[in-house]
Amino acid sequence: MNSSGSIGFYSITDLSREFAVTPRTLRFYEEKGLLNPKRSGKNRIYSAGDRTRLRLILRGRQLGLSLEESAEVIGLYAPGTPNHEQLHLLLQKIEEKRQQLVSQREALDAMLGDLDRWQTNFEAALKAPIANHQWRQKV
Amino acid sequence: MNSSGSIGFYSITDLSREFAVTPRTLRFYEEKGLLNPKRSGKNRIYSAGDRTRLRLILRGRQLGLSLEESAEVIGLYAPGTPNHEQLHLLLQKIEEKRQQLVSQREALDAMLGDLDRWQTNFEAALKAPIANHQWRQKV
DNA sequence: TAATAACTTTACGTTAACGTAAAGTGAAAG
DNA sequence: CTTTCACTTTACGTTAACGTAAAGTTATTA
Repeated sequence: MNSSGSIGFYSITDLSREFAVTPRTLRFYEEKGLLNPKRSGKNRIYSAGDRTRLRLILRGRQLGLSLEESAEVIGLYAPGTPNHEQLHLLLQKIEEKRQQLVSQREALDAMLGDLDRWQTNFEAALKAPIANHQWRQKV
Repeated sequence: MNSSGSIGFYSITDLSREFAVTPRTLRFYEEKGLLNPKRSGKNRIYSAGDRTRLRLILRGRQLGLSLEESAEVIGLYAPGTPNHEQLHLLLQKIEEKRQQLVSQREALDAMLGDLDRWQTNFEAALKAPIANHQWRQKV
């Protein structure tokens, strides 16, 4: 269902609501060549294909792809006749991002490690104040 | 070992080399209050503590923290007397980022899923051209 | 002494991904 | 007819995290 009534087609606000982005974002993506909806007069009419493309763009965004990267990758889905170079490119991008995730998880683990060490030291310090005091007594 | 000879202290290029960032980056972090090295005349002298802070900043960066977020979190390690609010903040940030990682991995999986489906369809289409041709023959 | 080298400060430039304001159009509803 | 909506185009603004150039200061080295 959409505001225009005809199924399989969407207005700019239809899509912006469904995907929780602003109309400006959709126009921007179009400006960058990532989308090109048909027109009804001046108004944009998005097809199911446009909608799919948008989904992919946003998926890329979620992954940390730049719009330019998404543009490359999405070329794959669009023409209906994908080629091997594009497939290779996509696989490459995916692997790249996979590595980034791994790297980020390592950073996260490292921080958690730091935190653990710091925390145990802190707790140890809290648990042994009297002992410290005693040792310092004769000094 | 460092270029200044004295151990435990580092010049700006020492650190920039060790962590593979530009001197500009270190000055920028200082400008933003994330570092404050001592001076020898006009020249910056980084201590082991500064070095640790830098490591943490870069770790945050790797995680996708903004410098402002890192600044908050790092306040924790610095004063030597961490408090509970800060600890809570850090744990919160960590959890936030962990969720981001999960979300990104999901996006990655989704793309891989798309790819798989697309690929099998494509291969199926390649394997059955004759059948298609036959079906279309009488049309 | 002169030439590097390694710094410094000041300050304007850059990029991505939109935000936001201004001014206008076309259709439908009251 | 006029108000209201939903939409349009044009265009300047914003933020983060530095890049980069300019011009100057010290310390070492030839």
